[in-house]
Amino acid sequence: MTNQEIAAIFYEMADLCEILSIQWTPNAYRKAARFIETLSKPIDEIYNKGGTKALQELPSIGKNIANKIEEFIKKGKVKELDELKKKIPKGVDTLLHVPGLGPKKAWRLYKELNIKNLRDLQRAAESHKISKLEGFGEKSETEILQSIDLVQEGETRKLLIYGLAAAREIEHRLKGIPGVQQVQFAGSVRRRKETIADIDILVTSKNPKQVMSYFTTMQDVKKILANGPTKSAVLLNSGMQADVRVVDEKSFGAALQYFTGSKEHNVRLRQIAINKGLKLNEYGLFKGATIVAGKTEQDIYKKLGLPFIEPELRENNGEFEAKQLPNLINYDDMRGDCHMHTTASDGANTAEEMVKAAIAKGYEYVAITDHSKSSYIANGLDEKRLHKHHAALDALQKKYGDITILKGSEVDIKSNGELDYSPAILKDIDVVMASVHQRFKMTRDEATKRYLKAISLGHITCISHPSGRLIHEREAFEFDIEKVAIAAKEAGVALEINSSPSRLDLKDTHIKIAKEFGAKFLINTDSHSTEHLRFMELGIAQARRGWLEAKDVLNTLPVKKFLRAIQK
DNA sequence: GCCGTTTTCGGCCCGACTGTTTTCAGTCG
Repeated sequence: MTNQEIAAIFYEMADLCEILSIQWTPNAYRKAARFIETLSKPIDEIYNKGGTKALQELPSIGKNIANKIEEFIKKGKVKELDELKKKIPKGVDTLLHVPGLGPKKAWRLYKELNIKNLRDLQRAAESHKISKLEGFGEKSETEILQSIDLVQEGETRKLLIYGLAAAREIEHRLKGIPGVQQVQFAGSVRRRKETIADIDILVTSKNPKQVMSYFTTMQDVKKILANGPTKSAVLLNSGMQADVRVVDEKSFGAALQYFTGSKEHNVRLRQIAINKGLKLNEYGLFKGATIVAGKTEQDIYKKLGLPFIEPELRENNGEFEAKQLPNLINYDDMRGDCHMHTTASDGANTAEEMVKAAIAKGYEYVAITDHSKSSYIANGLDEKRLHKHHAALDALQKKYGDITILKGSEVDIKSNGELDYSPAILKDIDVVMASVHQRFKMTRDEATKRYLKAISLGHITCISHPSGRLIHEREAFEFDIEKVAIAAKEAGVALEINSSPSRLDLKDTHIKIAKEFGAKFLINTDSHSTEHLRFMELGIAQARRGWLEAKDVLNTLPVKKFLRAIQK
Protein backbone atom coordinates (compact mmCIF):
# COMPACT_ATOMS: atom_id res chain seq x y z
CA MET A 1 0.00 0.00 0.00
CA THR A 2 2.02 2.96 -1.20
CA ASN A 3 1.15 6.62 -0.90
CA GLN A 4 1.05 6.76 -4.65
CA GLU A 5 -1.63 4.08 -4.83
CA ILE A 6 -3.76 5.92 -2.31
CA ALA A 7 -3.25 9.21 -4.12
CA ALA A 8 -4.27 7.50 -7.37
CA ILE A 9 -7.61 6.56 -5.83
CA PHE A 10 -8.42 10.15 -4.99
CA TYR A 11 -7.26 11.40 -8.38
CA GLU A 12 -9.59 8.89 -9.99
CA MET A 13 -12.50 9.78 -7.74
CA ALA A 14 -11.86 13.46 -8.52
CA ASP A 15 -12.05 12.81 -12.26
CA LEU A 16 -15.21 10.75 -11.94
CA CYS A 17 -16.95 13.28 -9.70
CA GLU A 18 -15.98 16.01 -12.11
CA ILE A 19 -17.53 14.21 -15.06
CA LEU A 20 -20.70 13.93 -12.99
CA SER A 21 -20.55 17.71 -12.47
CA ILE A 22 -20.17 17.41 -8.71
CA GLN A 23 -18.96 20.73 -7.34
CA TRP A 24 -15.89 21.30 -5.15
CA THR A 25 -15.42 17.69 -4.17
CA PRO A 26 -12.99 17.03 -7.04
CA ASN A 27 -10.83 19.92 -5.85
CA ALA A 28 -10.79 18.57 -2.34
CA TYR A 29 -9.84 15.09 -3.55
CA ARG A 30 -7.10 16.39 -5.79
CA LYS A 31 -5.65 18.57 -3.10
CA ALA A 32 -5.52 15.60 -0.74
CA ALA A 33 -4.05 13.38 -3.48
CA ARG A 34 -1.34 15.93 -4.22
CA PHE A 35 -0.46 16.07 -0.57
CA ILE A 36 -0.44 12.31 -0.11
CA GLU A 37 1.72 11.51 -3.12
CA THR A 38 4.49 13.80 -1.99
CA LEU A 39 4.37 12.81 1.65
CA SER A 40 7.69 11.28 2.71
CA LYS A 41 6.16 9.04 5.39
CA PRO A 42 4.07 6.03 4.37
CA ILE A 43 0.48 6.96 5.07
CA ASP A 44 -0.46 3.49 6.31
CA GLU A 45 2.23 3.91 8.94
CA ILE A 46 0.57 7.12 10.11
CA TYR A 47 -2.74 5.31 10.18
CA ASN A 48 -1.41 2.29 12.07
CA LYS A 49 0.03 4.57 14.70
CA GLY A 50 -2.81 7.00 15.22
CA GLY A 51 -5.85 5.81 13.28
CA THR A 52 -8.13 8.13 11.33
CA LYS A 53 -7.56 10.79 13.94
CA ALA A 54 -3.90 11.09 12.97
CA LEU A 55 -4.86 11.19 9.30
CA GLN A 56 -7.22 14.08 9.92
CA GLU A 57 -4.41 16.08 11.41
CA LEU A 58 -2.74 16.14 7.99
CA PRO A 59 -3.57 19.12 5.81
CA SER A 60 -6.35 18.66 3.24
CA ILE A 61 -7.49 15.45 4.88
CA GLY A 62 -10.77 15.58 6.78
CA LYS A 63 -13.12 13.03 8.23
CA ASN A 64 -14.41 11.76 4.92
CA ILE A 65 -11.08 11.25 3.20
CA ALA A 66 -9.55 9.78 6.35
CA ASN A 67 -12.35 7.20 6.46
CA LYS A 68 -11.77 6.31 2.84
CA ILE A 69 -8.06 5.84 3.46
CA GLU A 70 -8.90 3.57 6.38
CA GLU A 71 -11.30 1.61 4.21
CA PHE A 72 -8.65 1.15 1.55
CA ILE A 73 -5.97 0.08 4.03
CA LYS A 74 -8.30 -2.43 5.67
CA LYS A 75 -10.26 -3.78 2.73
CA GLY A 76 -8.14 -2.89 -0.27
CA LYS A 77 -11.00 -1.02 -1.94
CA VAL A 78 -13.20 2.01 -1.57
CA LYS A 79 -16.91 1.45 -1.93
CA GLU A 80 -17.69 4.93 -3.16
CA LEU A 81 -15.13 4.60 -5.93
CA ASP A 82 -16.74 1.36 -7.07
CA GLU A 83 -20.13 3.07 -7.13
CA LEU A 84 -18.76 5.92 -9.21
CA LYS A 85 -17.21 3.45 -11.62
CA LYS A 86 -20.62 1.87 -12.15
CA LYS A 87 -21.94 5.18 -13.39
CA ILE A 88 -19.06 5.90 -15.75
CA PRO A 89 -17.46 3.27 -17.99
CA LYS A 90 -13.80 2.50 -17.45
CA GLY A 91 -11.58 4.74 -19.49
CA VAL A 92 -13.84 7.74 -19.87
CA ASP A 93 -11.95 9.48 -17.06
CA THR A 94 -8.70 9.21 -18.99
CA LEU A 95 -10.25 11.54 -21.58
CA LEU A 96 -9.91 14.32 -19.02
CA HIS A 97 -6.15 14.11 -19.28
CA VAL A 98 -6.25 15.19 -22.90
CA PRO A 99 -5.56 18.94 -23.05
CA GLY A 100 -8.65 20.77 -24.21
CA LEU A 101 -11.04 18.15 -22.91
CA GLY A 102 -12.80 18.83 -19.64
CA PRO A 103 -15.66 17.07 -17.90
CA LYS A 104 -18.38 18.47 -20.15
CA LYS A 105 -16.72 17.62 -23.41
CA ALA A 106 -15.54 14.22 -22.23
CA TRP A 107 -19.07 13.34 -21.16
CA ARG A 108 -20.52 14.45 -24.48
CA LEU A 109 -17.95 12.48 -26.43
CA TYR A 110 -18.98 9.41 -24.50
CA LYS A 111 -22.72 10.04 -24.76
CA GLU A 112 -22.82 11.08 -28.39
CA LEU A 113 -20.01 9.10 -29.99
CA ASN A 114 -19.62 6.32 -27.42
CA ILE A 115 -15.97 7.24 -26.94
CA LYS A 116 -14.77 5.33 -23.89
CA ASN A 117 -10.99 5.56 -24.03
CA LEU A 118 -8.03 7.09 -25.79
CA ARG A 119 -8.14 4.57 -28.62
CA ASP A 120 -11.78 5.37 -29.37
CA LEU A 121 -10.92 9.04 -29.21
CA GLN A 122 -8.07 8.70 -31.67
CA ARG A 123 -10.21 6.73 -34.13
CA ALA A 124 -13.07 9.22 -33.94
CA ALA A 125 -10.70 12.14 -34.47
CA GLU A 126 -8.99 10.43 -37.40
CA SER A 127 -12.30 9.78 -39.11
CA HIS A 128 -13.35 13.40 -38.46
CA LYS A 129 -16.38 12.49 -36.40
CA ILE A 130 -15.47 14.90 -33.64
CA SER A 131 -15.35 18.08 -35.69
CA LYS A 132 -18.92 17.45 -36.75
CA LEU A 133 -20.12 17.58 -33.17
CA GLU A 134 -21.63 20.85 -32.04
CA GLY A 135 -19.16 22.86 -29.99
CA PHE A 136 -16.18 21.03 -31.48
CA GLY A 137 -14.39 22.00 -34.64
CA GLU A 138 -11.43 21.19 -36.81
CA LYS A 139 -8.98 22.80 -34.46
CA SER A 140 -10.05 20.79 -31.45
CA GLU A 141 -9.87 17.65 -33.56
CA THR A 142 -6.30 18.41 -34.63
CA GLU A 143 -5.33 19.31 -31.09
CA ILE A 144 -6.72 16.03 -29.78
CA LEU A 145 -4.69 14.06 -32.30
CA GLN A 146 -1.57 16.00 -31.41
CA SER A 147 -1.79 15.44 -27.69
CA ILE A 148 -3.00 11.86 -27.64
CA ASP A 149 0.52 10.37 -27.73
CA LEU A 150 1.55 12.47 -24.78
CA VAL A 151 -1.32 11.18 -22.69
CA GLN A 152 -0.89 7.60 -23.84
CA GLU A 153 2.76 7.67 -22.84
CA GLY A 154 1.74 8.67 -19.33
CA GLU A 155 -0.27 5.48 -19.05
CA THR A 156 2.84 3.34 -19.49
CA ARG A 157 5.85 5.39 -18.45
CA LYS A 158 6.02 6.75 -14.93
CA LEU A 159 7.84 9.78 -13.59
CA LEU A 160 11.39 9.24 -12.35
CA ILE A 161 10.43 10.03 -8.78
CA TYR A 162 8.13 7.00 -8.65
CA GLY A 163 10.52 4.70 -10.49
CA LEU A 164 13.30 5.72 -8.15
CA ALA A 165 11.20 5.20 -5.04
CA ALA A 166 10.04 1.78 -6.22
CA ALA A 167 13.56 0.72 -7.21
CA ARG A 168 14.98 1.81 -3.86
CA GLU A 169 12.21 0.08 -1.97
CA ILE A 170 12.72 -3.25 -3.76
CA GLU A 171 16.49 -2.91 -3.41
CA HIS A 172 16.06 -2.34 0.29
CA ARG A 173 13.79 -5.36 0.71
CA LEU A 174 16.04 -7.70 -1.24
CA LYS A 175 19.04 -6.64 0.82
CA GLY A 176 17.26 -8.02 3.86
CA ILE A 177 17.08 -11.56 2.52
CA PRO A 178 19.63 -13.94 4.08
CA GLY A 179 22.31 -15.03 1.65
CA VAL A 180 21.96 -11.97 -0.55
CA GLN A 181 25.31 -10.28 -1.18
CA GLN A 182 24.94 -7.44 -3.68
CA VAL A 183 21.81 -5.65 -4.83
CA GLN A 184 21.77 -2.78 -7.28
CA PHE A 185 19.10 -1.29 -9.51
CA ALA A 186 20.15 -0.70 -13.10
CA GLY A 187 18.28 0.46 -16.19
CA SER A 188 16.89 3.90 -16.86
CA VAL A 189 16.33 4.50 -13.14
CA ARG A 190 20.07 4.27 -12.59
CA ARG A 191 20.60 6.64 -15.49
CA ARG A 192 17.95 8.88 -13.89
CA LYS A 193 15.95 9.23 -17.04
CA GLU A 194 12.98 11.56 -16.60
CA THR A 195 10.44 8.78 -17.11
CA ILE A 196 10.66 5.09 -16.35
CA ALA A 197 8.95 2.12 -17.96
CA ASP A 198 10.45 -0.70 -15.91
CA ILE A 199 12.80 -1.33 -13.07
CA ASP A 200 15.79 -3.67 -13.42
CA ILE A 201 17.43 -5.04 -10.34
CA LEU A 202 20.54 -7.18 -10.13
CA VAL A 203 21.33 -9.47 -7.25
CA THR A 204 24.12 -11.80 -6.26
CA SER A 205 23.07 -14.45 -3.81
CA LYS A 206 23.97 -17.85 -2.47
CA ASN A 207 20.30 -18.71 -2.58
CA PRO A 208 18.66 -17.43 -5.78
CA LYS A 209 15.48 -19.43 -5.22
CA GLN A 210 14.70 -17.59 -2.04
CA VAL A 211 15.24 -14.23 -3.74
CA MET A 212 12.84 -15.11 -6.53
CA SER A 213 10.15 -16.51 -4.29
CA TYR A 214 10.31 -13.40 -2.13
CA PHE A 215 10.30 -11.07 -5.12
CA THR A 216 7.33 -12.64 -6.86
CA THR A 217 5.19 -12.68 -3.73
CA MET A 218 5.73 -9.09 -2.57
CA GLN A 219 2.49 -7.45 -1.50
CA ASP A 220 2.50 -4.89 -4.29
CA VAL A 221 2.80 -7.46 -7.06
CA LYS A 222 -0.22 -7.43 -9.32
CA LYS A 223 0.86 -10.13 -11.72
CA ILE A 224 3.82 -12.44 -12.18
CA LEU A 225 5.11 -12.13 -15.72
CA ALA A 226 8.04 -14.54 -15.45
CA ASN A 227 9.44 -16.66 -12.68
CA GLY A 228 12.68 -18.51 -13.28
CA PRO A 229 15.84 -19.30 -11.31
CA THR A 230 17.87 -16.39 -12.72
CA LYS A 231 15.21 -14.03 -14.01
CA SER A 232 11.81 -13.04 -12.72
CA ALA A 233 9.51 -10.25 -13.78
CA VAL A 234 6.41 -8.83 -12.14
CA LEU A 235 3.86 -6.15 -12.81
CA LEU A 236 3.48 -3.88 -9.79
CA ASN A 237 0.20 -2.37 -8.63
CA SER A 238 1.59 1.00 -9.69
CA GLY A 239 1.63 -0.17 -13.32
CA MET A 240 5.41 -0.43 -13.52
CA GLN A 241 7.18 -3.62 -14.41
CA ALA A 242 10.04 -4.85 -12.24
CA ASP A 243 12.67 -7.41 -13.27
CA VAL A 244 15.12 -9.13 -10.99
CA ARG A 245 18.13 -11.00 -12.25
CA VAL A 246 20.38 -13.12 -10.13
CA VAL A 247 23.88 -13.06 -11.55
CA ASP A 248 27.26 -14.54 -10.75
CA GLU A 249 29.55 -12.45 -8.61
CA LYS A 250 32.24 -12.52 -11.27
CA SER A 251 29.73 -11.11 -13.79
CA PHE A 252 28.05 -8.55 -11.57
CA GLY A 253 29.81 -5.51 -13.06
CA ALA A 254 29.21 -6.70 -16.61
CA ALA A 255 25.54 -7.32 -15.91
CA LEU A 256 25.25 -3.94 -14.22
CA GLN A 257 26.84 -2.27 -17.21
CA TYR A 258 24.69 -4.20 -19.67
CA PHE A 259 21.39 -3.63 -17.90
CA THR A 260 22.08 0.01 -17.13
CA GLY A 261 22.21 0.82 -20.82
CA SER A 262 21.34 2.84 -22.65
CA LYS A 263 21.06 0.53 -25.60
CA GLU A 264 22.81 3.11 -27.79
CA HIS A 265 25.64 3.47 -25.28
CA ASN A 266 26.08 -0.29 -25.14
CA VAL A 267 26.16 -0.69 -28.91
CA ARG A 268 29.07 1.74 -29.05
CA LEU A 269 30.80 0.07 -26.15
CA ARG A 270 30.57 -3.37 -27.72
CA GLN A 271 31.99 -1.93 -30.93
CA ILE A 272 34.95 -0.53 -29.02
CA ALA A 273 35.48 -3.98 -27.50
CA ILE A 274 35.44 -5.62 -30.94
CA ASN A 275 38.00 -3.12 -32.21
CA LYS A 276 40.29 -4.19 -29.40
CA GLY A 277 39.81 -7.86 -30.23
CA LEU A 278 37.52 -8.34 -27.24
CA LYS A 279 33.90 -9.29 -26.74
CA LEU A 280 31.51 -7.65 -24.29
CA ASN A 281 28.25 -9.12 -23.08
CA GLU A 282 26.26 -9.25 -19.84
CA TYR A 283 28.59 -11.95 -18.47
CA GLY A 284 31.83 -10.10 -18.89
CA LEU A 285 34.51 -8.75 -21.15
CA PHE A 286 36.23 -11.64 -22.92
CA LYS A 287 39.37 -12.30 -24.86
CA GLY A 288 38.53 -15.52 -26.64
CA ALA A 289 37.06 -17.68 -23.93
CA THR A 290 38.93 -15.97 -21.11
CA ILE A 291 37.19 -13.36 -18.99
CA VAL A 292 39.33 -10.24 -18.62
CA ALA A 293 36.83 -8.09 -16.67
CA GLY A 294 33.36 -8.51 -15.23
CA LYS A 295 33.36 -8.11 -11.49
CA THR A 296 32.97 -4.35 -11.56
CA GLU A 297 31.95 -1.78 -14.14
CA GLN A 298 35.13 0.15 -13.41
CA ASP A 299 37.23 -2.81 -14.57
CA ILE A 300 35.31 -3.06 -17.82
CA TYR A 301 35.65 0.60 -18.77
CA LYS A 302 39.31 0.52 -17.76
CA LYS A 303 40.11 -2.54 -19.84
CA LEU A 304 38.42 -0.89 -22.80
CA GLY A 305 40.76 2.08 -22.40
CA LEU A 306 37.97 4.41 -21.30
CA PRO A 307 37.45 6.55 -18.22
CA PHE A 308 34.58 5.45 -16.01
CA ILE A 309 31.43 6.86 -17.53
CA GLU A 310 28.77 7.84 -14.99
CA PRO A 311 25.38 6.22 -15.62
CA GLU A 312 23.70 9.59 -16.25
CA LEU A 313 26.00 10.16 -19.22
CA ARG A 314 25.41 6.85 -20.95
CA GLU A 315 23.19 7.98 -23.79
CA ASN A 316 25.67 7.97 -26.67
CA ASN A 317 25.32 11.70 -26.64
CA GLY A 318 28.99 12.61 -26.87
CA GLU A 319 30.42 10.62 -23.96
CA PHE A 320 32.67 8.61 -26.31
CA GLU A 321 33.86 11.58 -28.34
CA ALA A 322 34.54 13.96 -25.44
CA LYS A 323 38.21 14.74 -24.88
CA GLN A 324 37.44 15.07 -21.21
CA LEU A 325 34.33 13.98 -19.39
CA PRO A 326 32.85 16.49 -16.96
CA ASN A 327 33.51 16.17 -13.27
CA LEU A 328 29.80 15.91 -12.59
CA ILE A 329 28.05 17.82 -9.85
CA ASN A 330 27.47 15.58 -6.83
CA TYR A 331 24.20 14.80 -5.12
CA ASP A 332 25.37 16.56 -1.95
CA ASP A 333 26.78 19.72 -3.54
CA MET A 334 23.80 22.03 -3.04
CA ARG A 335 24.06 24.84 -0.52
CA GLY A 336 20.74 26.53 -1.06
CA ASP A 337 17.35 26.30 -2.70
CA CYS A 338 16.06 29.41 -4.42
CA HIS A 339 12.53 28.70 -5.53
CA MET A 340 9.73 27.83 -3.13
CA HIS A 341 6.25 28.91 -2.15
CA THR A 342 4.56 29.49 1.16
CA THR A 343 1.05 30.03 2.45
CA ALA A 344 1.45 33.63 1.30
CA SER A 345 0.60 32.41 -2.21
CA ASP A 346 -0.11 28.77 -3.03
CA GLY A 347 2.22 26.82 -0.74
CA ALA A 348 1.07 24.52 2.04
CA ASN A 349 3.56 25.63 4.68
CA THR A 350 4.44 28.96 6.24
CA ALA A 351 7.68 30.74 5.44
CA GLU A 352 8.96 29.82 8.88
CA GLU A 353 8.25 26.14 8.30
CA MET A 354 10.01 26.29 4.94
CA VAL A 355 13.03 28.02 6.49
CA LYS A 356 13.24 25.42 9.25
CA ALA A 357 13.02 22.63 6.69
CA ALA A 358 15.83 24.27 4.68
CA ILE A 359 17.96 24.48 7.82
CA ALA A 360 17.31 20.80 8.44
CA LYS A 361 18.63 20.09 4.93
CA GLY A 362 21.82 21.87 5.92
CA TYR A 363 21.43 24.76 3.49
CA GLU A 364 23.31 28.02 3.93
CA TYR A 365 20.63 30.05 2.19
CA VAL A 366 17.10 29.85 0.99
CA ALA A 367 14.96 32.09 -1.21
CA ILE A 368 11.24 32.43 -0.58
CA THR A 369 9.65 33.12 -3.94
CA ASP A 370 5.88 33.40 -3.85
CA HIS A 371 3.84 34.17 -6.94
CA SER A 372 3.39 37.67 -8.37
CA LYS A 373 0.04 39.37 -8.82
CA SER A 374 -0.89 38.04 -12.27
CA SER A 375 -1.04 34.48 -10.99
CA TYR A 376 -4.54 34.96 -9.61
CA ILE A 377 -5.25 31.32 -9.19
CA ALA A 378 -2.07 30.82 -7.21
CA ASN A 379 -3.06 33.69 -4.94
CA GLY A 380 -0.26 35.88 -6.28
CA LEU A 381 0.89 38.85 -4.23
CA ASP A 382 0.14 42.40 -5.25
CA GLU A 383 2.70 45.09 -4.34
CA LYS A 384 1.19 45.74 -0.95
CA ARG A 385 1.11 42.11 0.11
CA LEU A 386 4.59 41.58 -1.31
CA HIS A 387 5.92 44.37 0.84
CA LYS A 388 4.31 42.92 3.95
CA HIS A 389 5.52 39.43 3.10
CA HIS A 390 9.10 40.60 2.71
CA ALA A 391 8.93 42.52 5.97
CA ALA A 392 7.87 39.28 7.62
CA LEU A 393 10.87 37.55 6.06
CA ASP A 394 13.13 40.22 7.56
CA ALA A 395 11.67 39.44 10.94
CA LEU A 396 12.21 35.75 10.34
CA GLN A 397 15.86 36.41 9.48
CA LYS A 398 16.34 37.92 12.93
CA LYS A 399 15.01 34.75 14.47
CA TYR A 400 17.08 32.33 12.40
CA GLY A 401 20.71 33.37 12.25
CA ASP A 402 22.01 30.09 10.84
CA ILE A 403 20.65 30.59 7.38
CA THR A 404 20.46 33.51 4.97
CA ILE A 405 16.85 34.14 4.01
CA LEU A 406 16.53 35.79 0.63
CA LYS A 407 13.47 37.80 -0.24
CA GLY A 408 12.33 36.53 -3.57
CA SER A 409 9.44 36.39 -5.95
CA GLU A 410 8.35 34.20 -8.81
CA VAL A 411 7.45 36.95 -11.21
CA ASP A 412 5.28 36.30 -14.23
CA ILE A 413 6.69 37.13 -17.62
CA LYS A 414 3.77 38.56 -19.50
CA SER A 415 3.10 37.71 -23.11
CA ASN A 416 5.01 40.76 -24.36
CA GLY A 417 8.05 39.93 -22.24
CA GLU A 418 7.30 42.59 -19.63
CA LEU A 419 7.43 41.62 -15.98
CA ASP A 420 4.61 41.57 -13.50
CA TYR A 421 6.12 44.17 -11.13
CA SER A 422 7.62 47.53 -11.97
CA PRO A 423 11.41 48.07 -11.96
CA ALA A 424 11.09 50.07 -8.74
CA ILE A 425 9.68 47.01 -7.00
CA LEU A 426 11.94 44.50 -8.71
CA LYS A 427 15.17 46.21 -7.76
CA ASP A 428 14.54 45.51 -4.09
CA ILE A 429 13.85 41.82 -4.56
CA ASP A 430 16.88 39.64 -3.81
CA VAL A 431 15.92 36.73 -6.06
CA VAL A 432 13.65 37.21 -9.04
CA MET A 433 12.57 33.94 -10.60
CA ALA A 434 10.96 34.95 -13.87
CA SER A 435 8.47 32.54 -15.36
CA VAL A 436 5.89 32.05 -18.03
CA HIS A 437 2.56 30.95 -16.61
CA GLN A 438 0.15 31.90 -19.32
CA ARG A 439 -0.05 32.19 -23.08
CA PHE A 440 1.94 29.06 -23.80
CA LYS A 441 0.84 28.94 -27.38
CA MET A 442 3.53 30.89 -29.11
CA THR A 443 5.70 30.35 -32.10
CA ARG A 444 9.35 29.54 -31.45
CA ASP A 445 10.20 33.06 -32.50
CA GLU A 446 7.67 34.72 -30.23
CA ALA A 447 8.78 32.66 -27.25
CA THR A 448 12.44 33.52 -27.87
CA LYS A 449 11.63 37.22 -28.14
CA ARG A 450 9.58 37.03 -24.97
CA TYR A 451 12.59 35.70 -23.04
CA LEU A 452 15.08 38.06 -24.64
CA LYS A 453 12.87 40.99 -23.71
CA ALA A 454 12.50 39.79 -20.11
CA ILE A 455 16.27 39.33 -19.83
CA SER A 456 16.94 42.76 -21.31
CA LEU A 457 14.90 44.45 -18.58
CA GLY A 458 17.76 43.73 -16.20
CA HIS A 459 15.97 42.76 -13.03
CA ILE A 460 15.78 39.01 -13.10
CA THR A 461 17.98 36.48 -11.36
CA CYS A 462 16.90 33.41 -13.24
CA ILE A 463 14.46 32.14 -15.82
CA SER A 464 12.32 29.53 -14.17
CA HIS A 465 11.07 26.26 -15.74
CA PRO A 466 12.01 27.68 -19.14
CA SER A 467 10.11 25.33 -21.45
CA GLY A 468 6.87 25.24 -19.48
CA ARG A 469 6.39 21.54 -20.01
CA LEU A 470 4.55 19.20 -17.68
CA ILE A 471 5.61 15.64 -18.42
CA HIS A 472 2.67 13.64 -19.83
CA GLU A 473 0.42 16.69 -19.49
CA ARG A 474 1.68 19.61 -21.50
CA GLU A 475 4.25 19.80 -24.26
CA ALA A 476 7.17 22.16 -23.88
CA PHE A 477 6.91 25.31 -25.90
CA GLU A 478 9.81 25.80 -28.22
CA PHE A 479 12.31 28.60 -28.05
CA ASP A 480 15.83 29.19 -29.29
CA ILE A 481 17.88 27.82 -26.41
CA GLU A 482 21.15 29.08 -27.92
CA LYS A 483 20.01 32.68 -28.20
CA VAL A 484 18.46 32.65 -24.75
CA ALA A 485 21.56 31.02 -23.21
CA ILE A 486 23.82 33.63 -24.79
CA ALA A 487 21.63 36.54 -23.71
CA ALA A 488 21.31 35.09 -20.21
CA LYS A 489 25.07 34.67 -19.93
CA GLU A 490 25.72 38.24 -21.00
CA ALA A 491 23.11 39.66 -18.65
CA GLY A 492 24.22 37.50 -15.72
CA VAL A 493 20.88 35.72 -15.63
CA ALA A 494 20.82 32.05 -14.66
CA LEU A 495 18.66 29.34 -16.16
CA GLU A 496 16.71 27.14 -13.83
CA ILE A 497 16.70 23.40 -13.59
CA ASN A 498 13.36 22.97 -11.91
CA SER A 499 13.32 19.76 -9.87
CA SER A 500 9.58 19.41 -9.60
CA PRO A 501 8.93 15.76 -10.63
CA SER A 502 6.66 16.51 -13.57
CA ARG A 503 8.65 19.52 -14.77
CA LEU A 504 12.37 18.63 -14.80
CA ASP A 505 12.80 21.75 -16.85
CA LEU A 506 15.25 22.62 -18.46
CA LYS A 507 15.55 19.14 -19.82
CA ASP A 508 18.87 17.33 -20.14
CA THR A 509 19.58 18.06 -23.81
CA HIS A 510 18.80 21.78 -23.37
CA ILE A 511 21.06 21.95 -20.33
CA LYS A 512 23.97 20.57 -22.29
CA ILE A 513 23.49 23.07 -25.11
CA ALA A 514 23.01 26.02 -22.74
CA LYS A 515 26.21 25.10 -20.90
CA GLU A 516 28.13 25.02 -24.16
CA PHE A 517 27.05 28.61 -24.69
CA GLY A 518 28.26 29.62 -21.26
CA ALA A 519 25.03 29.75 -19.28
CA LYS A 520 24.97 29.35 -15.51
CA PHE A 521 22.25 27.49 -13.68
CA LEU A 522 20.24 27.29 -10.50
CA ILE A 523 18.83 23.95 -9.40
CA ASN A 524 15.66 24.60 -7.43
CA THR A 525 12.78 22.56 -6.11
CA ASP A 526 9.85 24.95 -6.67
CA SER A 527 8.56 23.49 -3.41
CA HIS A 528 4.94 23.99 -2.46
CA SER A 529 5.42 22.26 0.89
CA THR A 530 8.31 21.26 3.14
CA GLU A 531 8.03 17.73 1.75
CA HIS A 532 9.00 18.97 -1.70
CA LEU A 533 12.47 20.08 -0.70
CA ARG A 534 13.57 16.51 -1.26
CA PHE A 535 12.91 16.89 -5.01
CA MET A 536 16.36 18.47 -5.21
CA GLU A 537 17.99 15.16 -6.11
CA LEU A 538 15.84 14.95 -9.25
CA GLY A 539 17.10 18.33 -10.45
CA ILE A 540 20.68 17.33 -9.70
CA ALA A 541 20.12 14.13 -11.68
CA GLN A 542 18.85 16.20 -14.57
CA ALA A 543 21.88 18.49 -14.28
CA ARG A 544 24.20 15.48 -14.37
CA ARG A 545 22.40 14.19 -17.45
CA GLY A 546 23.07 17.64 -18.90
CA TRP A 547 26.81 17.28 -18.16
CA LEU A 548 26.95 19.98 -15.49
CA GLU A 549 29.75 20.39 -13.01
CA ALA A 550 29.31 22.02 -9.63
CA LYS A 551 30.90 25.20 -10.97
CA ASP A 552 28.11 25.57 -13.52
CA VAL A 553 25.50 25.70 -10.79
CA LEU A 554 25.35 28.89 -8.74
CA ASN A 555 23.60 27.46 -5.72
CA THR A 556 26.51 25.13 -5.02
CA LEU A 557 28.44 28.26 -3.99
CA PRO A 558 28.94 29.20 -0.36
CA VAL A 559 26.66 32.03 0.67
CA LYS A 560 29.02 34.99 0.21
CA LYS A 561 30.10 33.94 -3.24
CA PHE A 562 26.53 33.09 -4.13
CA LEU A 563 25.27 36.53 -3.19
CA ARG A 564 27.95 38.09 -5.32
CA ALA A 565 27.07 35.83 -8.24
CA ILE A 566 23.39 36.76 -8.26
CA GLN A 567 23.91 40.48 -7.81
CA LYS A 568 21.86 42.19 -10.46
C1' DG B 1 -14.95 17.66 0.76
C1' DC B 2 -12.03 20.81 3.59
C1' DC B 3 -11.52 24.61 6.48
C1' DG B 4 -11.95 28.43 10.21
C1' DT B 5 -8.70 35.22 14.96
C1' DT B 6 -13.49 37.08 8.35
C1' DT B 7 -17.03 31.97 9.28
C1' DT B 8 -18.88 25.21 12.35
C1' DC B 9 -21.84 27.30 7.31
C1' DG B 10 -20.60 29.18 3.46
C1' DG B 11 -16.61 30.29 1.26
C1' DC B 12 -13.50 27.87 -2.08
C1' DC B 13 -12.40 28.94 -8.38
C1' DC B 14 -11.12 34.12 -10.58
C1' DG B 15 -10.19 35.94 -15.04
C1' DA B 16 -8.43 35.20 -19.58
C1' DC B 17 -8.42 32.73 -23.51
C1' DT B 18 -10.07 29.65 -27.11
C1' DG B 19 -12.67 27.83 -30.47
C1' DT B 20 -16.75 27.94 -31.68
C1' DT B 21 -19.49 31.03 -32.28
C1' DT B 22 -22.65 35.37 -33.55
C1' DT B 23 -22.85 36.23 -27.80
C1' DC B 24 -20.74 32.31 -25.11
C1' DA B 25 -19.68 27.70 -22.92
C1' DG B 26 -15.88 25.25 -21.67
C1' DT B 27 -11.21 24.95 -20.38
C1' DC B 28 -6.98 26.36 -18.31
C1' DG B 29 -3.60 28.19 -15.14
